Amino acid sequence: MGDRVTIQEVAAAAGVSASSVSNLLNGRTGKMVPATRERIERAIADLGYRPNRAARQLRSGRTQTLGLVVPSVGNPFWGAFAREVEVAALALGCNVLLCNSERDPDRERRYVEELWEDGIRSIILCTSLPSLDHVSDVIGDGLRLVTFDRPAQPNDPASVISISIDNNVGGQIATSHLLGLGHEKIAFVSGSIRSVNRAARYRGYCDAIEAAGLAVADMPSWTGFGAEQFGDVEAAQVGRAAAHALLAPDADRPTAIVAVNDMTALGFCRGARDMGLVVGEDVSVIGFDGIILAELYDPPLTSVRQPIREMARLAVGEAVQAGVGADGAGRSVLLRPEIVLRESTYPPRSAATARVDATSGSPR
Amino acid sequence: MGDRVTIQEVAAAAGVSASSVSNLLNGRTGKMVPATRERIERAIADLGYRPNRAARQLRSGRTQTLGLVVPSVGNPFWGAFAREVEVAALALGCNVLLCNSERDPDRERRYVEELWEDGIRSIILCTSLPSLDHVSDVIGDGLRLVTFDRPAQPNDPASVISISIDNNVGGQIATSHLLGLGHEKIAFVSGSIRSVNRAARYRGYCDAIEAAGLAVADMPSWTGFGAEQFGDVEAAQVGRAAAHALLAPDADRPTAIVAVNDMTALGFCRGARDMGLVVGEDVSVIGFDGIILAELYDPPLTSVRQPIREMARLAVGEAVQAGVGADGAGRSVLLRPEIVLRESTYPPRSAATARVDATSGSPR
DNA sequence: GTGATCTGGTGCAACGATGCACTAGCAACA
DNA sequence: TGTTGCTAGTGCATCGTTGCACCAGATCAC
Repeated sequence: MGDRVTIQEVAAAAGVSASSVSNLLNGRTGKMVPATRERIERAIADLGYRPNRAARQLRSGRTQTLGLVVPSVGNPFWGAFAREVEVAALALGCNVLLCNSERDPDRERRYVEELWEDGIRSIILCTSLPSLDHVSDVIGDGLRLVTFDRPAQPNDPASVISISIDNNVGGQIATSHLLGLGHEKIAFVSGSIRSVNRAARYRGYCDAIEAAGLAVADMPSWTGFGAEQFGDVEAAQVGRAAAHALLAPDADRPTAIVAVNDMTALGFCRGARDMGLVVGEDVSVIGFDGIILAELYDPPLTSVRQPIREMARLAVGEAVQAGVGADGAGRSVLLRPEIVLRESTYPPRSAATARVDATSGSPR
Repeated sequence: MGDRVTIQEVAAAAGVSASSVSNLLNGRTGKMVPATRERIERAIADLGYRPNRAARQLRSGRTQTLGLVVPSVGNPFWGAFAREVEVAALALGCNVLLCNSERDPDRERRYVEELWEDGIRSIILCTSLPSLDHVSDVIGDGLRLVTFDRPAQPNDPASVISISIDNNVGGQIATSHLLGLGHEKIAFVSGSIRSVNRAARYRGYCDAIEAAGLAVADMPSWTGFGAEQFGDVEAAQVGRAAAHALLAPDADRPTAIVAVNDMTALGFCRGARDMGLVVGEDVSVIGFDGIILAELYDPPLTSVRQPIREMARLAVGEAVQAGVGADGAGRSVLLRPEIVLRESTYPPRSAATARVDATSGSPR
């Protein structure tokens, strides 16, 4: 194992030149007679040859490694996503180099540049920044960039491919669900809303509120962290702090809240508990993302689920496969989120309505 | 950015040969006059030179990348650990290549070999297998291996460094806590116990039970998944299934359980809820690991915490720094876990004892 | 003044794969 | 028989760094 087989040895064993082996390896088989091809393939198998990645990259400038920049694998949603990306990439013969940006634009830029300089030409960037200016240099140099969790924006470079759920629709679904249960005081709970996906979720919330003939201005709101940027690890703290403020005895209490993601929702639930309230009875909570923990929570959390596995496959596919479209124009893939009904959402106390069926989870 | 500066250009700018630049870069400054050194350093800075990793690796066979093999970043504990490892590695100028083994020995071996073949010479392997036979070939070739979550075993190769908490003590602490609250029917809940850390936790549990004058054989137990291997993703399912079995109306119900990790504990809590029981009142639950979700849960989960950040730093330090000890003998670093008291553990119902103070979390 | 020793640095051949430019060999055609 | 055209495959320079082996020049001892 220490001494690796080189392309030369394979060539010698097959009775051809190294060039031919290289040609086969790189799919230049146009003018290769089947017999030769078989001899080479046999030699590769017999000797257990594996190309040296460093040499390949040095010579060609290319690499089989895929860069993945997520906000933080410490967050269960991104952890789960990273895992699915790895599975998908492995199936295509790629390694994954994982980086945590902590949602810091500067770290995003540094990582993307560093990956580029290491010869990595495909990156899945999980960002929600409105602009891609901070990485446009590298895109201009030819980086194949797939953004995740962020639909294409008008000013995006043409080559960028975007994969995301339709967050606007997600926000509407969540809010309509609560409206349908009879809630009329629904707050939207989020940390900073400057990212496009959060803004879209919020817009969806507003749209649904207004479509129901209510006014967003009348809804209880909480802006304690409005001006700040928050890492995902702090999402739970944000939710908890929001609960403390919104559910205070002297506050204009909402009967239900839409949380920008599950971690924030879980934090809110914890905060509600701090205030002596019972989630699902005193206040309904709906999350976003559909992480496993939502299912485990007490009460199990209703959530707008993102199809993580499917999205990971799509992202990897776009990042790895050579650009097929000759136009080179960027594409935006918008998947539709779906609501998973559990037990954190019920009709408000005042409404004497029957309990809603949950699609999953067991009855109390 | 596209055209990178090479060592030749730096050499030309500094008026020296490429060899001298290389010498400086690689710390062979023994016989270099300060003035020369400064000229080179200035040229490097002026031109913004960054060594080409592929060329370096091709030539030297070395790389600055650190391999990290975890069971699954989908599990919040490993996600959090991976994140801390990345932070620590970055501080030392290393990249991290992350792999998920799903606790499959074969995948562990394949990943370790592949990383080795890619020129990676330092790997942090998070495994709990009793034997390292499956990777001993690569260790023999000179791999610097740091195992995590698994104390050194008698048959380990001498060069392996092990970092872990003292799981036996952890098991004892958890169990003693419950015994101290007055519980006398305490079950240990785990998936397959074949891994050394799980076995150690279980032994700690047994030790504490017996030290209290009770018999392990008298404790309720559950072996539904005894023969199977379980990935971390399924940990919660295991806990839930255990709850369904152990808390069945006709069962010899425990009044408290020690879960092998937090995800299993959370699953158990969910299962208890399925059975109509209230955790912290009808049954006490203590977890292991100290993930953030434990703090968020309702009720907040008492847990035996692992000092993740410190352990990650240690692991990276050992993996990256050249072996200092001339003896080359493996070392085992055992950290002491600490219990974090929250609200999932109370005296059993029968015992008319006062409630225990929680060290964190807010009162109900 | 000659050889030995030391200092500070350089020359150059690798590492393993790539892919362009080239050609040996052969058939077809005039 | 000479020329052309084509097929199947090869030669070789090259990517950017490394580090051993070597060397020019200065200093020293006798």
